[in-house]
Amino acid sequence: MDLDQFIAAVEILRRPELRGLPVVVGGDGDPAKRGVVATASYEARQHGVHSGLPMRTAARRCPDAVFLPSDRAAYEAASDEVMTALRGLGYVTEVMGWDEAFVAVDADDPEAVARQIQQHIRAATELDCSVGIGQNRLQAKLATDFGKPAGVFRLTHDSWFPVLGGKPTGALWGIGGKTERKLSELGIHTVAELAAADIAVVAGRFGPTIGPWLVQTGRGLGSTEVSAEPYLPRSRSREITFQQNLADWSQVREQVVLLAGQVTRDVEEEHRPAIRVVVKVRYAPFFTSTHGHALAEPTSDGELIAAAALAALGKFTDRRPVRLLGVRAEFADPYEDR
DNA sequence: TCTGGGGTCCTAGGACCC
DNA sequence: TCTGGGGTCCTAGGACCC
Repeated sequence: MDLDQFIAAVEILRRPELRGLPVVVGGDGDPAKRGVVATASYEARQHGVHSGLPMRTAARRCPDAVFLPSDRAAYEAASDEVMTALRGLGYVTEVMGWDEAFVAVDADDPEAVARQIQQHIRAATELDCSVGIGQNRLQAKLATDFGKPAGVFRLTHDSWFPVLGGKPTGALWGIGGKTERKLSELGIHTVAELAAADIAVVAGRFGPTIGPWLVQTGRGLGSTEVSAEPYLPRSRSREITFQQNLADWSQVREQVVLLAGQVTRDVEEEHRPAIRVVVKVRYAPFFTSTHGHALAEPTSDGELIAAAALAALGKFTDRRPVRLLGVRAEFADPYEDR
């Protein structure tokens, strides 16, 4: 299940006069500032505006669009409503972020179940979604894209190659631009070519885990497991891109302490202690580097987390102007004892 | 077109140990 | 005189996703 233009749809719900207009949500809503598009409505997409596009560029491509600030709390609340409704249908449900979930259903007529899901979510929240049906997670996930907007699409082992065989490898879930380019260097351009590739050759280039996984993915094979287990995060982080680069290192230290304070509140919410703190610095030329500091013992104490963040920051020797700072707290692996 | 924020998982290299 | 092979842990970076 994948909600259609989720963030834009939530904004349109609370401002119905926006329906049918190009709407762009991102940053603090000011397209003159640093920031990127979180979601664009379908009308804005027709002008070439899409997620990840700099807001400035979006304004140039679609000057008549309505620009809105990103309102995390509103999207979290709307997402909770959707997922609660979805779980109410009684299927095993695994939530994947704000706007997606896997639902495990073994049915003779999966399209009927898909339509049931759509109607149920629409009745509960007024939001539209697409439902992809597959014989595993990979197929179902890719099928949602073919169902958009508000539709249903089914992929199977039999239709995998007719539908996807000729598409570039980057169309697959888990293969991005970098991997697509590396595969091209091996002479592998399409999904069908990836499926037929020599696993040893691909493993030689991508390693013993990712190599075989890539070929399996090209074949449309993957996990069928859907877990309703409550999710335990591995880390919590906060980061900020400054409107003006920070040139003064004492200001950098100040900001790291502030971020550490926010992260501490997030850690306390988890009721699990942090074991490590990592600081991220993106310098003005858009080069990013990270350094970490292990905590002496697991803790949720703000003073100790801030001190660890400063210790991690101390490992940076480059004093170029800073564009972004981030602080991340890591938890112990929740499944280590299993 | 000057490129957010919040995450996850895998890999490679160095330290260290036997 | 400088050297094997196996294993684990930690750290930083890379890639991807929503």
